[in-house]
Amino acid sequence: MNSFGGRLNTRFYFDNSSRSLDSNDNKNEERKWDLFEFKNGVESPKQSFITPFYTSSFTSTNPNQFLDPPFFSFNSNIISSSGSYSDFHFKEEKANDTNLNFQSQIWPTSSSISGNKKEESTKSQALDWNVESQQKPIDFSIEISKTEPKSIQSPQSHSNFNSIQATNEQSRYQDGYNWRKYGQKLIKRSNNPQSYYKCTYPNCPTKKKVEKDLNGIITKIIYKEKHNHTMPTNFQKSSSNSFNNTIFEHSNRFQPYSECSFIEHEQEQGSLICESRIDHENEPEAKRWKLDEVESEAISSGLSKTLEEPRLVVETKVTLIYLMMDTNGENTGKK
DNA sequence: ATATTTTGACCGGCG
DNA sequence: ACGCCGGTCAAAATA
Repeated sequence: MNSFGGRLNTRFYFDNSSRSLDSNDNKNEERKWDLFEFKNGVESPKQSFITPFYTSSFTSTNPNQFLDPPFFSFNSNIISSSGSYSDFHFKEEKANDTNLNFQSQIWPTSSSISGNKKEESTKSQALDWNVESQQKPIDFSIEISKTEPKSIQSPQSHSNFNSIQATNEQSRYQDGYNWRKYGQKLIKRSNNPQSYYKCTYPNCPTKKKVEKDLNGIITKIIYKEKHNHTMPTNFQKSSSNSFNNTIFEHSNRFQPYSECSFIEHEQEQGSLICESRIDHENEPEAKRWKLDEVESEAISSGLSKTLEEPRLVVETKVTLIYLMMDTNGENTGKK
């Protein structure tokens, strides 16, 4: 099994529509959405992210706050006290017609994804963050699988059962919150299906859109509005060791490769800010949600703070960048 | 029985 | 006024 042949190709947007922006200002236009884009890199090698992300240098016992807006909260169980991956799950379960398993599992490059999706996903489920994988970069691939999460356990992942089980238990929370799908549309612009989710918490206005490409790979996630509640308790429990703290703890430990194709902001108190470039094709859609939310607050208080506190932006974005993997053989993350 | 997903219909903004 | 398109609704299906 080619264990490290893929690249993540997902964009994460945060609806920053509350910002006062001049639509004629390109820079501002871009900033309407906080975008984190994971590219397969096939079509846009510029956006392939090369990161020296190594198990030994990343520590988190927080499995779920990673992608919570503004810190996404994939189910990521990273344990590095021993310098090895215990598990690292990106899972978005039961989204749409398939289970979107955000797992750091093996995923072929997009060129090889076509074909029997189920078979490929089954293969990919055999990921094992075992000793052999320790010296390889994490592959932040996304698996789209029709297989039930409970069947994900692979014989090889003997050392990861706990985290897998934990992941399953938390499958409903994905990014820490509960979502209910309320619609799906085929978006003409991109010809991709787009799913619409609402936070299931009573009166919570938060929504998110998840767009997938033809291979079922999530290409974009847009959050709208902010949660008016805290993260579900049982989720918080497992996330007690705040990933935010992790971010601050570890973001300075890594240096992105020079190949980093993000827009690097020159200022920000000497810190590196990497932003992925925003395709113009995405702007109309972003605009649309923005227009709906002129009066709304940003997607989360965290994000609002982010906007007001450049340092936070720096730390967050830089850290996320480390999680964007280029799995080219020659770029194994070694500096 | 309940919660969630699916999916066609509907609505409203925009050109 | 019309059609297109994205977003939402809601009944049915499914888990």
